[in-house]
Amino acid sequence: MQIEEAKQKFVQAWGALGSQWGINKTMAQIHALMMLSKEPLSTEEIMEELSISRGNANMNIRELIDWSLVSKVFKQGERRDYFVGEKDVWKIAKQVAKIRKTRELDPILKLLDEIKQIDTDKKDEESKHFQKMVGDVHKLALNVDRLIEGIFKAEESWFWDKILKLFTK
Amino acid sequence: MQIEEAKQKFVQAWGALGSQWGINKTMAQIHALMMLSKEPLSTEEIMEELSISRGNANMNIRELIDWSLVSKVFKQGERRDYFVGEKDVWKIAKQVAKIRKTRELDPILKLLDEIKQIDTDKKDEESKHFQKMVGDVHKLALNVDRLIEGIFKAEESWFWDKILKLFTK
DNA sequence: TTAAACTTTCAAAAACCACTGAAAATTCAT
DNA sequence: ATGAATTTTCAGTGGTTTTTGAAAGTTTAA
Repeated sequence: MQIEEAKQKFVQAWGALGSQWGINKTMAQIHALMMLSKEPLSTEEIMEELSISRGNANMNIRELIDWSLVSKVFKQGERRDYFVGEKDVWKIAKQVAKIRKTRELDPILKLLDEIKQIDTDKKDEESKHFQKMVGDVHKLALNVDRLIEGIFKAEESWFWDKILKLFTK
Repeated sequence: MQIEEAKQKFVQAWGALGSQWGINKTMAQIHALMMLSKEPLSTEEIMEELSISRGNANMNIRELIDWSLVSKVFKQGERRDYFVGEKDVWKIAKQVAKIRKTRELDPILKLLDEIKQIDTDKKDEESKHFQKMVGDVHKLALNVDRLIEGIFKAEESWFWDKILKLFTK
């Protein structure tokens, strides 16, 4: 396998992974390209490499900027915009976790909290079971929330070191 | 808020959560209904509660059975099939993690391994950078893999206890 | 064996989502 | 100011996924 082929595979794989994780395929592919390129890339180059339209490239680059995974850079004497992607894989993972937590986990936690308030004095079987299930889900969601919060603050090597030891000890 | 309203909200929320996580909305909603019901449910009851067609109900119930989140039960003297959903939230989470790991993480790990073999002797900057990025992603993916494997074996309270202590100590 | 009860299948329709491409808006150099 | 270069927008198109509903298939009781 040659390097160009390997790059293609990486970009494809990143796109597939992205779409399984709620990230637009093209957005993930653009990000993959940028991870692999030390040099900033222009919209033209991205359109070219992925064979996509200008509109598509533009929209997804902006979305990546919104996610703070890509930033604009200005090239000396050049008029067009160039972009660089975040290359620290740990930072990328944390950033994705942060955004998805805000968009998905936080609202669920809020809702579960609300639902728990309801109907708390009912003593019939149905209500008790409902309370138990909501409570169980809420507990798990809270723990996941704390885990993610912990990850945000953690340094990568420390975190994996501790986790691995947890399971071997 | 009355209990019926609360149930509706829970089912809706579960559906939304599911679709953000690559699980069909209806499939997630059916599972939510089953978590909340102590009694087994029939296809008819599910169609009714969610206002969906028979075909849709049938397909998604079977998918849930494939995921081992729901099982068929036979009701004494009843002809039609009834179904019960897994209610242990930790087991549910582990089961979803297991299936998604097999479908998504494992193939990615395999591919990254393959890609790493390529082009290893090249000494130019581009190749070196490519090798580094692929290696970094691979390392993270391996660690996530080990974490998930650890979770499979862990008992819930033990796991969260250890994790929480990790971050507070 | 028959027929009613029930389940499964699947082609077509509907709903959903991403992409294109060209026009409008913006930026920059002269 | 003017126009060339570049970016942004968005209505329309096209592709994918989900859902429907009715027909085919299966099971059970009599």
